Amino acid sequence: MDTLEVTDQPVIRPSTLMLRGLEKSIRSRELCPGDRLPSERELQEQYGCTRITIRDALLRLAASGLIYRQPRKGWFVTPPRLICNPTRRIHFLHDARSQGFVPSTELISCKQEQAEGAAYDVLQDRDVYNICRLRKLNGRPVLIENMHLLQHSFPDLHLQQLDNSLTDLMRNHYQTYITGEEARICSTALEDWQAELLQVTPGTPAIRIERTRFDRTNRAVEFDIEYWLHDAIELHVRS
Amino acid sequence: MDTLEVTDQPVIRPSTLMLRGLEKSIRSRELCPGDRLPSERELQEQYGCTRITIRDALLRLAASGLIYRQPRKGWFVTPPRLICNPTRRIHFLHDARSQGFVPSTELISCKQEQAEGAAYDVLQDRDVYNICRLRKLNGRPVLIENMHLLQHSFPDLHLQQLDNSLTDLMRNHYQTYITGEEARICSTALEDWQAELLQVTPGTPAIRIERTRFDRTNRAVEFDIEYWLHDAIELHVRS
DNA sequence: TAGTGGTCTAGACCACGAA
DNA sequence: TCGTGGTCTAGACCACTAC
Repeated sequence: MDTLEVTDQPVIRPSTLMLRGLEKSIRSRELCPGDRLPSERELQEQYGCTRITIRDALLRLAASGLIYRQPRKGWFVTPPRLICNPTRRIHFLHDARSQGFVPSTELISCKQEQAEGAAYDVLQDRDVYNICRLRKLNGRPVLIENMHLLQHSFPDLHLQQLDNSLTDLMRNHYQTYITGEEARICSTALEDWQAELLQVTPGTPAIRIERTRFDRTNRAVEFDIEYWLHDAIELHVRS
Repeated sequence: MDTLEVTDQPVIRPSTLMLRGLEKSIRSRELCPGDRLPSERELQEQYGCTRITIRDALLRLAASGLIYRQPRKGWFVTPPRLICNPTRRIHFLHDARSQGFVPSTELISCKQEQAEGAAYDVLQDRDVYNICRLRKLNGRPVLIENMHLLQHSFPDLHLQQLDNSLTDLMRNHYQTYITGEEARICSTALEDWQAELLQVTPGTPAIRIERTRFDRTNRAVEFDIEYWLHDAIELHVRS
Protein backbone atom coordinates (compact mmCIF):
# COMPACT_ATOMS: atom_id res chain seq x y z
CA MET A 1 0.00 0.00 0.00
CA ASP A 2 2.67 2.43 1.07
CA THR A 3 5.21 3.17 -1.65
CA LEU A 4 7.96 2.72 0.88
CA GLU A 5 7.07 -0.95 1.12
CA VAL A 6 7.66 -1.43 -2.57
CA THR A 7 11.41 -0.83 -2.26
CA ASP A 8 13.31 -4.11 -2.18
CA GLN A 9 15.03 -3.53 1.14
CA PRO A 10 13.85 -6.33 3.39
CA VAL A 11 11.14 -5.27 5.81
CA ILE A 12 12.41 -5.41 9.38
CA ARG A 13 9.70 -6.77 11.61
CA PRO A 14 8.97 -5.14 14.96
CA SER A 15 9.91 -8.31 16.84
CA THR A 16 13.27 -8.50 15.09
CA LEU A 17 13.92 -4.85 15.85
CA MET A 18 13.23 -5.42 19.49
CA LEU A 19 15.29 -8.59 19.59
CA ARG A 20 18.29 -6.77 18.18
CA GLY A 21 17.81 -3.82 20.52
CA LEU A 22 17.69 -5.86 23.70
CA GLU A 23 20.48 -8.13 22.53
CA LYS A 24 22.68 -5.10 21.99
CA SER A 25 21.86 -3.64 25.40
CA ILE A 26 22.83 -6.90 27.05
CA ARG A 27 25.99 -7.60 25.09
CA SER A 28 27.17 -4.02 25.60
CA ARG A 29 26.67 -4.45 29.34
CA GLU A 30 24.16 -1.64 29.44
CA LEU A 31 22.11 -4.35 31.11
CA CYS A 32 24.14 -6.61 33.42
CA PRO A 33 23.58 -10.20 34.62
CA GLY A 34 20.77 -10.21 37.16
CA ASP A 35 19.31 -6.89 35.98
CA ARG A 36 15.59 -6.71 35.40
CA LEU A 37 14.41 -5.70 31.94
CA PRO A 38 11.85 -2.91 31.53
CA SER A 39 8.28 -4.15 31.99
CA GLU A 40 6.50 -5.63 29.00
CA ARG A 41 4.23 -2.61 28.83
CA GLU A 42 7.18 -0.24 28.80
CA LEU A 43 8.82 -2.24 26.00
CA GLN A 44 5.48 -2.15 24.21
CA GLU A 45 5.53 1.63 24.18
CA GLN A 46 9.22 1.80 23.41
CA TYR A 47 8.95 -0.40 20.32
CA GLY A 48 5.42 0.55 19.34
CA CYS A 49 3.96 -2.92 19.14
CA THR A 50 1.63 -5.12 21.15
CA ARG A 51 2.45 -7.25 24.12
CA ILE A 52 2.19 -10.46 22.15
CA THR A 53 4.91 -9.28 19.82
CA ILE A 54 7.03 -8.21 22.78
CA ARG A 55 6.57 -11.57 24.44
CA ASP A 56 7.47 -13.46 21.26
CA ALA A 57 10.78 -11.63 21.17
CA LEU A 58 11.40 -12.09 24.90
CA LEU A 59 10.69 -15.81 24.64
CA ARG A 60 13.18 -16.08 21.82
CA LEU A 61 15.86 -14.29 23.80
CA ALA A 62 15.10 -16.65 26.67
CA ALA A 63 15.47 -19.67 24.36
CA SER A 64 18.93 -18.48 23.43
CA GLY A 65 19.76 -18.19 27.12
CA LEU A 66 20.37 -14.46 27.19
CA ILE A 67 17.47 -13.66 29.51
CA TYR A 68 15.17 -15.65 31.78
CA ARG A 69 11.96 -14.90 33.59
CA GLN A 70 10.58 -15.34 37.04
CA PRO A 71 6.80 -15.80 37.07
CA ARG A 72 4.98 -12.54 37.66
CA LYS A 73 8.23 -10.80 38.54
CA GLY A 74 9.70 -10.03 35.16
CA TRP A 75 12.53 -10.77 32.78
CA PHE A 76 16.16 -10.75 33.90
CA VAL A 77 19.56 -10.93 32.27
CA THR A 78 21.05 -14.41 32.66
CA PRO A 79 24.20 -14.79 34.80
CA PRO A 80 27.21 -16.71 33.41
CA ARG A 81 26.91 -20.50 33.13
CA LEU A 82 28.42 -22.96 35.58
CA ILE A 83 30.91 -25.20 33.81
CA CYS A 84 30.54 -28.84 34.80
CA ASN A 85 32.36 -31.99 33.86
CA PRO A 86 30.04 -34.97 34.03
CA THR A 87 32.90 -37.47 33.67
CA ARG A 88 34.69 -36.29 36.77
CA ARG A 89 33.13 -37.05 40.11
CA ILE A 90 30.71 -34.19 40.37
CA HIS A 91 31.36 -31.53 42.94
CA PHE A 92 28.72 -28.87 42.62
CA LEU A 93 30.02 -26.96 45.60
CA HIS A 94 33.65 -27.11 44.52
CA ASP A 95 32.99 -26.21 40.89
CA ALA A 96 30.73 -23.35 41.86
CA ARG A 97 33.17 -21.82 44.32
CA SER A 98 36.14 -22.16 42.04
CA GLN A 99 34.20 -20.30 39.33
CA GLY A 100 33.29 -17.46 41.63
CA PHE A 101 29.72 -18.43 42.49
CA VAL A 102 28.21 -18.62 45.94
CA PRO A 103 26.49 -22.05 46.01
CA SER A 104 23.78 -23.13 48.42
CA THR A 105 21.71 -26.26 48.89
CA GLU A 106 18.16 -26.68 50.15
CA LEU A 107 16.86 -30.07 51.22
CA ILE A 108 13.37 -30.48 49.80
CA SER A 109 12.58 -33.98 50.98
CA CYS A 110 14.10 -37.26 52.15
CA LYS A 111 11.90 -40.31 52.02
CA GLN A 112 12.39 -44.03 52.52
CA GLU A 113 10.43 -45.59 49.70
CA GLN A 114 10.05 -48.50 47.29
CA ALA A 115 11.97 -47.98 44.06
CA GLU A 116 9.99 -48.18 40.85
CA GLY A 117 10.60 -47.88 37.15
CA ALA A 118 14.07 -46.79 36.05
CA ALA A 119 15.35 -46.49 39.64
CA TYR A 120 14.50 -50.13 40.33
CA ASP A 121 15.79 -51.31 36.96
CA VAL A 122 19.14 -49.75 37.73
CA LEU A 123 19.52 -50.43 41.45
CA GLN A 124 17.92 -53.89 41.51
CA ASP A 125 16.69 -53.30 45.04
CA ARG A 126 13.38 -51.83 46.21
CA ASP A 127 14.52 -50.25 49.46
CA VAL A 128 15.90 -46.83 48.70
CA TYR A 129 16.19 -43.34 50.05
CA ASN A 130 14.71 -40.73 47.76
CA ILE A 131 16.34 -37.38 48.39
CA CYS A 132 15.26 -34.21 46.65
CA ARG A 133 17.46 -31.13 46.84
CA LEU A 134 17.41 -27.70 45.28
CA ARG A 135 20.76 -26.10 44.50
CA LYS A 136 21.36 -22.42 43.93
CA LEU A 137 24.07 -20.19 42.52
CA ASN A 138 24.21 -16.71 44.05
CA GLY A 139 20.70 -17.28 45.33
CA ARG A 140 19.28 -18.31 41.97
CA PRO A 141 17.82 -21.83 41.91
CA VAL A 142 19.44 -23.66 38.97
CA LEU A 143 19.25 -27.39 39.73
CA ILE A 144 16.83 -29.96 41.11
CA GLU A 145 18.49 -33.16 42.24
CA ASN A 146 16.39 -36.25 42.71
CA MET A 147 18.61 -38.96 44.14
CA HIS A 148 17.88 -42.61 44.84
CA LEU A 149 20.35 -44.36 47.16
CA LEU A 150 20.33 -47.94 48.41
CA GLN A 151 19.23 -48.15 52.04
CA HIS A 152 21.42 -51.21 52.31
CA SER A 153 24.52 -49.23 51.40
CA PHE A 154 23.64 -46.10 53.36
CA PRO A 155 21.81 -47.05 56.59
CA ASP A 156 20.28 -44.22 58.59
CA LEU A 157 20.99 -41.76 55.80
CA HIS A 158 17.95 -39.74 56.82
CA LEU A 159 19.63 -38.94 60.13
CA GLN A 160 22.61 -37.34 58.42
CA GLN A 161 23.25 -33.78 57.35
CA LEU A 162 21.87 -33.78 53.82
CA ASP A 163 22.29 -30.20 52.72
CA ASN A 164 26.02 -30.50 52.27
CA SER A 165 28.27 -32.61 50.03
CA LEU A 166 26.78 -36.10 49.74
CA THR A 167 29.95 -37.37 48.11
CA ASP A 168 31.89 -36.42 51.23
CA LEU A 169 29.26 -38.03 53.44
CA MET A 170 29.38 -41.26 51.45
CA ARG A 171 33.14 -41.38 51.63
CA ASN A 172 33.71 -40.27 55.22
CA HIS A 173 30.73 -41.80 57.00
CA TYR A 174 29.89 -44.82 54.86
CA GLN A 175 33.31 -45.59 53.40
CA THR A 176 31.69 -45.84 50.00
CA TYR A 177 33.77 -44.65 47.09
CA ILE A 178 32.15 -43.88 43.78
CA THR A 179 34.49 -45.15 41.10
CA GLY A 180 32.32 -45.12 38.02
CA GLU A 181 29.41 -43.21 36.61
CA GLU A 182 27.10 -43.17 33.62
CA ALA A 183 25.26 -40.02 32.58
CA ARG A 184 22.46 -39.69 30.06
CA ILE A 185 21.88 -36.09 29.01
CA CYS A 186 19.00 -34.64 27.08
CA SER A 187 17.02 -31.48 26.55
CA THR A 188 13.46 -31.15 27.84
CA ALA A 189 10.97 -28.70 29.34
CA LEU A 190 10.04 -28.24 33.00
CA GLU A 191 6.81 -29.61 34.44
CA ASP A 192 4.80 -27.50 36.86
CA TRP A 193 6.36 -28.81 40.10
CA GLN A 194 9.88 -28.48 38.73
CA ALA A 195 9.24 -24.98 37.46
CA GLU A 196 7.85 -23.97 40.82
CA LEU A 197 10.95 -25.13 42.69
CA LEU A 198 13.24 -23.43 40.19
CA GLN A 199 11.12 -20.28 40.28
CA VAL A 200 10.55 -20.18 36.55
CA THR A 201 7.60 -20.68 34.22
CA PRO A 202 6.39 -24.20 33.39
CA GLY A 203 7.63 -25.14 29.94
CA THR A 204 11.00 -23.46 30.40
CA PRO A 205 13.72 -25.41 28.53
CA ALA A 206 15.90 -27.54 30.78
CA ILE A 207 18.72 -30.05 30.65
CA ARG A 208 17.88 -33.39 32.16
CA ILE A 209 20.74 -35.55 33.38
CA GLU A 210 20.17 -39.11 34.50
CA ARG A 211 23.09 -40.62 36.42
CA THR A 212 23.98 -44.05 37.62
CA ARG A 213 26.88 -44.23 40.06
CA PHE A 214 28.87 -47.33 40.91
CA ASP A 215 30.93 -48.23 43.97
CA ARG A 216 34.28 -50.05 43.98
CA THR A 217 32.60 -53.41 43.51
CA ASN A 218 30.95 -51.98 40.41
CA ARG A 219 27.53 -52.15 41.97
CA ALA A 220 25.05 -49.41 41.14
CA VAL A 221 24.45 -47.71 44.49
CA GLU A 222 22.92 -44.44 43.36
CA PHE A 223 20.50 -43.38 40.63
CA ASP A 224 19.83 -39.67 40.13
CA ILE A 225 17.70 -37.48 37.94
CA GLU A 226 18.73 -33.84 37.68
CA TYR A 227 17.01 -30.90 36.06
CA TRP A 228 19.15 -27.88 35.24
CA LEU A 229 17.92 -24.55 33.96
CA HIS A 230 19.13 -24.76 30.37
CA ASP A 231 20.89 -21.42 30.58
CA ALA A 232 22.74 -22.17 33.81
CA ILE A 233 25.06 -24.96 32.72
CA GLU A 234 27.79 -25.76 30.22
CA LEU A 235 29.15 -29.29 30.10
CA HIS A 236 32.80 -30.01 29.42
CA VAL A 237 33.86 -33.49 28.43
CA ARG A 238 37.35 -34.81 27.62
CA SER A 239 38.59 -38.09 26.31
CA MET B 1 -19.88 -14.37 37.19
CA ASP B 2 -21.02 -17.90 36.54
CA THR B 3 -21.87 -19.80 39.70
CA LEU B 4 -19.94 -22.76 38.40
CA GLU B 5 -16.72 -20.80 38.73
CA VAL B 6 -17.24 -20.33 42.43
CA THR B 7 -16.73 -24.01 43.18
CA ASP B 8 -13.26 -24.71 44.52
CA GLN B 9 -12.29 -27.32 41.96
CA PRO B 10 -9.24 -25.91 40.20
CA VAL B 11 -10.11 -24.32 36.86
CA ILE B 12 -8.49 -26.25 34.03
CA ARG B 13 -7.28 -23.78 31.45
CA PRO B 14 -7.94 -24.40 27.74
CA SER B 15 -4.22 -24.59 26.99
CA THR B 16 -3.67 -27.22 29.68
CA LEU B 17 -6.60 -29.22 28.38
CA MET B 18 -5.17 -29.20 24.89
CA LEU B 19 -1.68 -30.02 26.14
CA ARG B 20 -2.95 -33.09 27.95
CA GLY B 21 -5.08 -34.14 24.99
CA LEU B 22 -2.29 -34.04 22.47
CA GLU B 23 0.21 -35.55 24.89
CA LYS B 24 -2.12 -38.48 25.39
CA SER B 25 -2.66 -38.96 21.65
CA ILE B 26 1.08 -39.10 21.13
CA ARG B 27 1.98 -41.33 24.07
CA SER B 28 -0.79 -43.75 23.17
CA ARG B 29 0.59 -43.94 19.64
CA GLU B 30 -2.63 -42.66 18.19
CA LEU B 31 -0.21 -40.21 16.59
CA CYS B 32 3.10 -41.80 15.55
CA PRO B 33 6.60 -40.32 15.06
CA GLY B 34 6.62 -38.30 11.86
CA ASP B 35 2.84 -37.85 11.78
CA ARG B 36 1.49 -34.39 11.15
CA LEU B 37 -0.81 -32.90 13.77
CA PRO B 38 -4.18 -31.42 12.76
CA SER B 39 -3.87 -27.85 11.52
CA GLU B 40 -3.89 -25.04 14.07
CA ARG B 41 -7.32 -23.98 12.90
CA GLU B 42 -8.70 -27.48 13.29
CA LEU B 43 -7.30 -27.69 16.84
CA GLN B 44 -8.81 -24.26 17.47
CA GLU B 45 -12.27 -25.61 16.67
CA GLN B 46 -11.66 -28.89 18.48
CA TYR B 47 -10.66 -27.20 21.73
CA GLY B 48 -12.80 -24.08 21.37
CA CYS B 49 -10.07 -21.51 21.88
CA THR B 50 -8.08 -19.08 19.79
CA ARG B 51 -4.99 -19.73 17.74
CA ILE B 52 -2.73 -17.96 20.21
CA THR B 53 -3.78 -20.35 22.93
CA ILE B 54 -3.29 -23.29 20.59
CA ARG B 55 0.17 -22.08 19.64
CA ASP B 56 1.17 -21.57 23.27
CA ALA B 57 0.36 -25.19 23.97
CA LEU B 58 2.08 -26.42 20.79
CA LEU B 59 5.21 -24.43 21.63
CA ARG B 60 5.29 -26.01 25.05
CA LEU B 61 4.97 -29.49 23.65
CA ALA B 62 7.79 -28.62 21.27
CA ALA B 63 9.96 -27.40 24.17
CA SER B 64 9.51 -30.78 25.82
CA GLY B 65 10.60 -32.45 22.59
CA LEU B 66 7.38 -34.30 21.93
CA ILE B 67 6.57 -32.43 18.72
CA TYR B 68 8.45 -30.12 16.33
CA ARG B 69 7.44 -27.85 13.53
CA GLN B 70 8.51 -27.20 9.99
CA PRO B 71 7.90 -23.61 8.92
CA ARG B 72 4.62 -23.20 7.08
CA LYS B 73 4.19 -26.96 6.89
CA GLY B 74 2.86 -27.82 10.30
CA TRP B 75 3.57 -29.62 13.53
CA PHE B 76 4.89 -33.17 13.60
CA VAL B 77 5.47 -35.88 16.18
CA THR B 78 9.18 -36.11 17.01
CA PRO B 79 11.02 -39.33 16.07
CA PRO B 80 13.18 -41.12 18.68
CA ARG B 81 16.46 -39.50 19.66
CA LEU B 82 19.87 -40.55 18.38
CA ILE B 83 22.06 -41.68 21.27
CA CYS B 84 25.60 -40.29 21.03
CA ASN B 85 28.66 -40.68 23.16
CA PRO B 86 30.82 -37.57 22.93
CA THR B 87 33.75 -39.24 24.68
CA ARG B 88 34.09 -41.95 22.08
CA ARG B 89 35.40 -40.96 18.68
CA ILE B 90 32.19 -39.83 17.09
CA HIS B 91 30.71 -41.87 14.29
CA PHE B 92 27.47 -40.31 13.23
CA LEU B 93 26.99 -42.81 10.43
CA HIS B 94 27.79 -45.83 12.57
CA ASP B 95 25.69 -44.74 15.55
CA ALA B 96 22.76 -43.86 13.34
CA ARG B 97 22.77 -47.18 11.46
CA SER B 98 23.19 -49.28 14.57
CA GLN B 99 20.16 -47.56 16.06
CA GLY B 100 18.00 -48.21 13.05
CA PHE B 101 18.17 -44.79 11.38
CA VAL B 102 18.99 -44.11 7.76
CA PRO B 103 21.64 -41.37 7.92
CA SER B 104 22.65 -39.04 5.11
CA THR B 105 25.08 -36.17 4.70
CA GLU B 106 24.88 -33.07 2.56
CA LEU B 107 27.95 -30.93 1.91
CA ILE B 108 26.93 -27.30 2.26
CA SER B 109 30.29 -25.62 1.69
CA CYS B 110 34.05 -26.14 1.78
CA LYS B 111 36.19 -23.03 1.90
CA GLN B 112 39.87 -22.32 2.38
CA GLU B 113 39.93 -19.39 4.76
CA GLN B 114 41.75 -17.53 7.51
CA ALA B 115 40.82 -18.74 10.97
CA GLU B 116 39.50 -16.17 13.40
CA GLY B 117 38.26 -16.05 16.96
CA ALA B 118 37.89 -19.34 18.79
CA ALA B 119 39.05 -21.39 15.79
CA TYR B 120 42.36 -19.50 15.66
CA ASP B 121 42.76 -19.55 19.43
CA VAL B 122 42.48 -23.31 19.40
CA LEU B 123 44.32 -24.24 16.20
CA GLN B 124 47.06 -21.59 16.42
CA ASP B 125 47.25 -21.43 12.64
CA ARG B 126 45.38 -19.17 10.23
CA ASP B 127 45.23 -21.49 7.21
CA VAL B 128 42.24 -23.74 7.60
CA TYR B 129 39.54 -25.49 5.67
CA ASN B 130 36.07 -24.55 6.79
CA ILE B 131 33.64 -27.32 5.98
CA CYS B 132 29.93 -27.06 6.59
CA ARG B 133 27.76 -30.17 6.41
CA LEU B 134 24.15 -30.97 7.09
CA ARG B 135 23.35 -34.40 8.48
CA LYS B 136 19.97 -36.11 8.39
CA LEU B 137 18.25 -39.04 10.02
CA ASN B 138 15.58 -40.70 7.90
CA GLY B 139 15.55 -37.56 5.77
CA ARG B 140 15.05 -35.19 8.70
CA PRO B 141 17.87 -32.64 9.07
CA VAL B 142 19.10 -32.85 12.67
CA LEU B 143 22.68 -31.55 12.72
CA ILE B 144 24.79 -28.75 11.27
CA GLU B 145 28.52 -29.41 11.40
CA ASN B 146 30.91 -26.53 11.01
CA MET B 147 34.42 -27.94 10.94
CA HIS B 148 37.76 -26.17 10.86
CA LEU B 149 40.72 -28.33 9.82
CA LEU B 150 44.36 -27.33 9.43
CA GLN B 151 45.35 -27.05 5.78
CA HIS B 152 48.84 -28.05 6.85
CA SER B 153 47.60 -31.37 8.22
CA PHE B 154 45.08 -32.06 5.45
CA PRO B 155 46.43 -30.75 2.11
CA ASP B 156 44.01 -30.77 -0.81
CA LEU B 157 41.14 -31.67 1.45
CA HIS B 158 38.78 -29.81 -0.85
CA LEU B 159 39.50 -32.35 -3.60
CA GLN B 160 38.34 -35.25 -1.47
CA GLN B 161 34.93 -36.81 -1.05
CA LEU B 162 33.49 -34.80 1.83
CA ASP B 163 30.00 -36.16 2.20
CA ASN B 164 31.16 -39.38 3.80
CA SER B 165 33.02 -40.21 7.02
CA LEU B 166 35.71 -37.59 7.58
CA THR B 167 37.25 -39.69 10.33
CA ASP B 168 37.86 -42.46 7.81
CA LEU B 169 39.27 -39.98 5.31
CA MET B 170 41.67 -38.55 7.90
CA ARG B 171 42.84 -41.99 8.89
CA ASN B 172 43.07 -43.66 5.49
CA HIS B 173 44.19 -40.80 3.27
CA TYR B 174 46.09 -38.51 5.66
CA GLN B 175 47.30 -41.06 8.23
CA THR B 176 46.04 -38.75 10.96
CA TYR B 177 44.64 -40.47 14.01
CA ILE B 178 42.50 -38.53 16.43
CA THR B 179 43.50 -39.65 19.90
CA GLY B 180 41.93 -37.00 22.11
CA GLU B 181 38.96 -34.70 22.12
CA GLU B 182 37.39 -31.95 24.19
CA ALA B 183 33.72 -31.15 23.92
CA ARG B 184 31.86 -28.18 25.34
CA ILE B 185 28.10 -28.65 25.35
CA CYS B 186 25.41 -26.09 25.98
CA SER B 187 21.83 -25.25 25.17
CA THR B 188 20.96 -22.39 22.82
CA ALA B 189 18.48 -21.27 20.16
CA LEU B 190 18.91 -21.38 16.38
CA GLU B 191 19.73 -18.27 14.36
CA ASP B 192 17.98 -17.68 11.05
CA TRP B 193 20.60 -19.35 8.80
CA GLN B 194 20.83 -22.40 11.06
CA ALA B 195 17.08 -22.73 11.29
CA GLU B 196 16.78 -22.55 7.51
CA LEU B 197 19.27 -25.39 6.99
CA LEU B 198 17.57 -27.52 9.64
CA GLN B 199 14.13 -26.68 8.22
CA VAL B 200 12.76 -25.38 11.49
CA THR B 201 11.72 -22.02 12.87
CA PRO B 202 14.37 -19.51 14.03
CA GLY B 203 14.53 -19.57 17.81
CA THR B 204 14.04 -23.33 18.04
CA PRO B 205 16.00 -24.75 21.02
CA ALA B 206 19.22 -26.49 20.05
CA ILE B 207 22.22 -28.20 21.57
CA ARG B 208 25.50 -26.61 20.64
CA ILE B 209 28.63 -28.73 20.83
CA GLU B 210 32.07 -27.23 20.40
CA ARG B 211 34.81 -29.79 19.82
CA THR B 212 38.56 -29.68 19.72
CA ARG B 213 40.24 -32.80 18.38
CA PHE B 214 43.88 -33.74 18.86
CA ASP B 215 46.19 -35.97 16.83
CA ARG B 216 48.76 -38.42 18.22
CA THR B 217 51.25 -35.63 18.89
CA ASN B 218 48.54 -33.94 20.97
CA ARG B 219 48.25 -31.09 18.52
CA ALA B 220 44.81 -29.56 17.95
CA VAL B 221 44.11 -30.33 14.28
CA GLU B 222 40.36 -29.82 14.16
CA PHE B 223 37.91 -27.40 15.72
CA ASP B 224 34.18 -27.94 15.19
CA ILE B 225 30.95 -26.28 16.10
CA GLU B 226 27.83 -28.42 15.87
CA TYR B 227 24.17 -27.50 16.22
CA TRP B 228 21.75 -30.31 16.97
CA LEU B 229 17.98 -30.07 17.07
CA HIS B 230 17.43 -30.30 20.81
CA ASP B 231 14.91 -33.11 20.43
CA ALA B 232 17.07 -35.26 18.15
CA ILE B 233 19.92 -36.18 20.46
CA GLU B 234 20.63 -37.84 23.77
CA LEU B 235 24.20 -37.85 25.07
CA HIS B 236 25.64 -40.78 26.96
CA VAL B 237 28.81 -40.34 28.96
CA ARG B 238 30.73 -42.89 31.03
CA SER B 239 33.66 -42.62 33.35
C1' DT C 1 -3.27 -0.67 46.05
C1' DA C 2 -1.03 -0.03 41.71
C1' DG C 3 1.36 -2.33 38.41
C1' DT C 4 3.17 -6.69 36.82
C1' DG C 5 3.13 -10.79 34.19
C1' DG C 6 -0.22 -14.97 32.80
C1' DT C 7 -3.68 -16.04 29.94
C1' DC C 8 -7.08 -15.36 26.65
C1' DT C 9 -10.47 -13.35 22.92
C1' DA C 10 -11.44 -12.11 18.12
C1' DG C 11 -10.04 -10.87 14.73
C1' DA C 12 -6.43 -9.39 10.50
C1' DC C 13 -3.07 -9.74 6.48
C1' DC C 14 0.79 -11.99 4.41
C1' DA C 15 4.00 -15.46 2.20
C1' DC C 16 4.46 -19.86 1.21
C1' DG C 17 3.26 -24.90 0.36
C1' DA C 18 0.59 -28.37 -1.70
C1' DA C 19 -2.55 -29.41 -5.15
C1' DT D 1 -5.68 -21.43 -5.97
C1' DC D 2 -6.73 -22.62 -1.35
C1' DG D 3 -5.27 -23.55 3.06
C1' DT D 4 -1.38 -23.35 6.01
C1' DG D 5 1.50 -21.33 9.37
C1' DG D 6 3.95 -16.52 10.55
C1' DT D 7 3.08 -12.37 12.39
C1' DC D 8 0.56 -8.78 14.29
C1' DT D 9 -3.31 -5.55 16.29
C1' DA D 10 -6.14 -4.07 20.18
C1' DG D 11 -7.91 -5.02 23.48
C1' DA D 12 -9.59 -7.93 28.18
C1' DC D 13 -9.57 -10.01 33.03
C1' DC D 14 -7.04 -12.31 36.57
C1' DA D 15 -3.60 -13.50 40.29
C1' DC D 16 0.07 -12.14 42.20
C1' DT D 17 4.09 -8.93 43.67
C1' DA D 18 6.06 -5.02 45.52
C1' DC D 19 5.18 -1.14 47.97
